[in-house]
Amino acid sequence: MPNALQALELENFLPYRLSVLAQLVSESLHDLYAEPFGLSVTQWRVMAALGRFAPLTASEVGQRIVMDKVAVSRAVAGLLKRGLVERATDLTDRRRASLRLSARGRAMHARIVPLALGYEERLYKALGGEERRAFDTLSDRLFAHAKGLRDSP
Amino acid sequence: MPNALQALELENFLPYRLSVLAQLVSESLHDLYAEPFGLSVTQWRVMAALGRFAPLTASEVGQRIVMDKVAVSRAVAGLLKRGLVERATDLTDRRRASLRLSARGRAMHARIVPLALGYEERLYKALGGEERRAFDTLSDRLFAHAKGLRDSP
DNA sequence: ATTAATTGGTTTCATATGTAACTATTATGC
DNA sequence: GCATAATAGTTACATATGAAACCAATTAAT
Repeated sequence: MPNALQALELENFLPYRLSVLAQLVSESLHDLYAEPFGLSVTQWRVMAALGRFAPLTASEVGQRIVMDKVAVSRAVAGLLKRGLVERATDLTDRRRASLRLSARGRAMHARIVPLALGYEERLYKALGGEERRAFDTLSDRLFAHAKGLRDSP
Repeated sequence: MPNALQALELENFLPYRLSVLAQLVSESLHDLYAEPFGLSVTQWRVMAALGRFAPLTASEVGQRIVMDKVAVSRAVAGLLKRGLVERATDLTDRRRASLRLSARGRAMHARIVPLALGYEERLYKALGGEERRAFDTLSDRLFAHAKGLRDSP
């Protein structure tokens, strides 16, 4: 039996829905720290990575937060200029440099983290405890599967 | 009792995870139609909207696919130049113009839809039937809730 | 050792996107 | 009816992003 007539209903199309949801959430969160702290999304992500995993090289940051090296480089340049991160060249391999938050950076980080977690908490209020776990599990599975699809065929 | 020490684990942080998942899925899908048909994501979305909801004005397109009018205008300009959509000025209100796919546009649309649905189907293979419905429901709830959070405080 | 290949990171260029200003047309207030 | 406001859509400018070229340092190959 041949395929039935296929119709694409954008509003029910999974890739589209994921995109719209992620964009809405990302913008809402950005609104919380953009104005008071003057950070872009990428800059904040770099700070979050450094705040959590002590010294990292730029490429390690990129791996952690799934961001290509050009984006990391630019975000770090901005953060260095504002004195929010510090860079120290690795003496054994002078191509790489380890990055960490400065005192100012740590102070800012400490103020943003509660905002971010608070927003996440409010967002999760849409779901019950059981549902949160379910959503997390399912979205993880989707992610892993999507990665598999991209790498193989 | 005061808050426990808060730590932000980016890799478990819902807004971040949504963003990474949506980006991966969106890029994977784009890879399917970008090269053969030379469409951007926004152009394809406009075509999908027009393919489904016969004649629409530019702002109606924008409402359907959650895209601001500038983005719609630019996508439509590109599609008009390639003869994939047709525009007709509304005679009763000459500010607006209704848009529809041209014959070429419909042909292209008909070739892309199965690619898109096929990808969605492969992606959904990560989940069982029950789980798909659960994920759809939960993500809908998240979306509605996120919209509420943004509109009020 | 000397050349070639790799890696970490930055810069350049071309394109995409968002905000605000602008044009044209229609609707509203008085 | 005329000034004002509102709406549909485009254009302009400034910023963001991605791909590729590039530089510097290290590693591998002969």
